Amino acid sequence: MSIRTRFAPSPTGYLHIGGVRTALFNWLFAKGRGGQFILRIDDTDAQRNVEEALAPILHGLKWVGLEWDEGPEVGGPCGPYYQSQRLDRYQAAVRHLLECGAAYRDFATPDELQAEREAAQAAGRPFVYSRRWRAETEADADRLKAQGRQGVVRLLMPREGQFVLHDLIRGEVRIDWASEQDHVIQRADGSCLYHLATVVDDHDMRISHVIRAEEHLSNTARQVFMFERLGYSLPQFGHLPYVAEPGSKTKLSKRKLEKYLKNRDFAQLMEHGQSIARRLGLVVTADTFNPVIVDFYEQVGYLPDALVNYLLLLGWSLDDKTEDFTREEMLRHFSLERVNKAPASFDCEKLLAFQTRSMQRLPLKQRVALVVPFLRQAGLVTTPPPCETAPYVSRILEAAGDRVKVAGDILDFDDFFRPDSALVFDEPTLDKRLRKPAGARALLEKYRDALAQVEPFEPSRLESLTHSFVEENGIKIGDIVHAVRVAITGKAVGFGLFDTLAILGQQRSLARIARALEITA
RNA sequence: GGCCCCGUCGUCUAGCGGUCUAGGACACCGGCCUUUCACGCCGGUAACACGGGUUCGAGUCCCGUCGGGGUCACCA
Repeated sequence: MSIRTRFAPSPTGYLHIGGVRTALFNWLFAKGRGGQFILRIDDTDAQRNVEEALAPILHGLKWVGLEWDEGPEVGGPCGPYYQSQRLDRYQAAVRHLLECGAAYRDFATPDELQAEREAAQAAGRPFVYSRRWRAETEADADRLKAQGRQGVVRLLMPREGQFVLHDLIRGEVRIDWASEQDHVIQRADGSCLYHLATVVDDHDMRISHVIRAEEHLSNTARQVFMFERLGYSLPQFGHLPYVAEPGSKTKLSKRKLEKYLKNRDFAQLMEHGQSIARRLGLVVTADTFNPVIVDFYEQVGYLPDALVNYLLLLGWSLDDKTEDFTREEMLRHFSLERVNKAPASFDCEKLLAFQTRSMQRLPLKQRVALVVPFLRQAGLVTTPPPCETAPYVSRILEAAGDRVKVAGDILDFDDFFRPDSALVFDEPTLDKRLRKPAGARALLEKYRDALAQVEPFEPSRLESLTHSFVEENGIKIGDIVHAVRVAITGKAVGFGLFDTLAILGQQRSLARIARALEITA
């Protein structure tokens, strides 16, 4: 029998980082074993704009390269893949459950239920529904309906005994049937609830392995109960530990951004992202720009492979040393047996380390292609880019080395893309390197004159020129280098000065020095 | 609170009874390199939650305690 896994998000409008990891593990497990990965939409809640709320999720999955074999957009033999379109299947299942005595019609009102709950709590015992408004016969039902009551369908859960779940990740888990309430599976209006829908769909879609987050572990009893009473064969279950908050073991949540910002690394990540977003002119809100959401990383310029590699190691490992995996290697090595049981907290510093490495490994040409859209978005390069853009950016990227960790970091080197006359100077640095030190300006003038003679204008020539300049004038190299840097880039830090000069070229370098001298005069 | 799950450096983890005076990675600290920054190189600090067993021998098995988390909806 073929291995089939699924990822079943509900259309919430964003793709959670923990969700991607769940999807990744499902995808790896199925695709690494010649199986299928199915995407199903849990929209039993039937909200209005499913398509709109779904788009970011589909987009995010595609961005990280988790393509689905069956599901929205691609279809498949077990469709439809939207739960909102499968109501007839659920209703048939409810009928079956009712007929075989595994479910019953219940006419309790929410208030009555609440009263029972409170009474139980007051008495200090766990709440167990009395089944007082259960209709055992049609006559019962008619009588209760005549009182104006609305009927729902509940599962008739066993109140004794237990079952053993052979969880692929957690091993044997014993669960008392009675630990589950008589869960509602169908509302008075005929609509069905998630747990019923999942069971029916997992069966209809021939899901062989249900790999999902740990929070579903305690729901498994009622689902197993339905599988059995519906006469379906049971899939295998594997419950993943969830992705936890930075520096804690609590489940990572999109809504706790404020709290996470107190974590130094997380705050740094956010600040890094925001500074890029600002220069990109993006309108950011906590809803769209949040490191808990996958979209954040795309906007800032992370490589999807780096994110995936990091996420893979969050709860899974191959051995005691291997950290870098290509997609093929992941597929070959991934196994549920090596998934950890304890939650793993999200560490953005480590993610950045993976990102930095991925970026360095990326061929220069691809790095250029990655970075140009950011320059365009920031208005530093016209659309479409002139044909000399690629070689120019390529030289900058080469000289920048790993200073460009995420694509958006290219914006740190905006000075290369601004006209000489529009260069913005960092005032404190101007003071420190040009205005304050005695003779700094005169030295710079002298250096400029020497620069005007250099031919060809290349890093090695510039370097030897500088060294002899330093010697002739009896100064230290730092005395001239910093002044030149701020003059031609406007900044205190940047990459190698000779590379910078060469990239800018003789004319522009001289023009910038002239302007800096003018400004500081 | 009931039920369930989990517990090795700050973080991610290796460890499936002896080779563990516990290994790797990220972070951190110190040094080197150096025209700044980044990188790189060298070195360092740092963990088996606790208590009982079992065993010749326990990070590894069992029990308890403590701690952390999840879940208890006509949400998914």
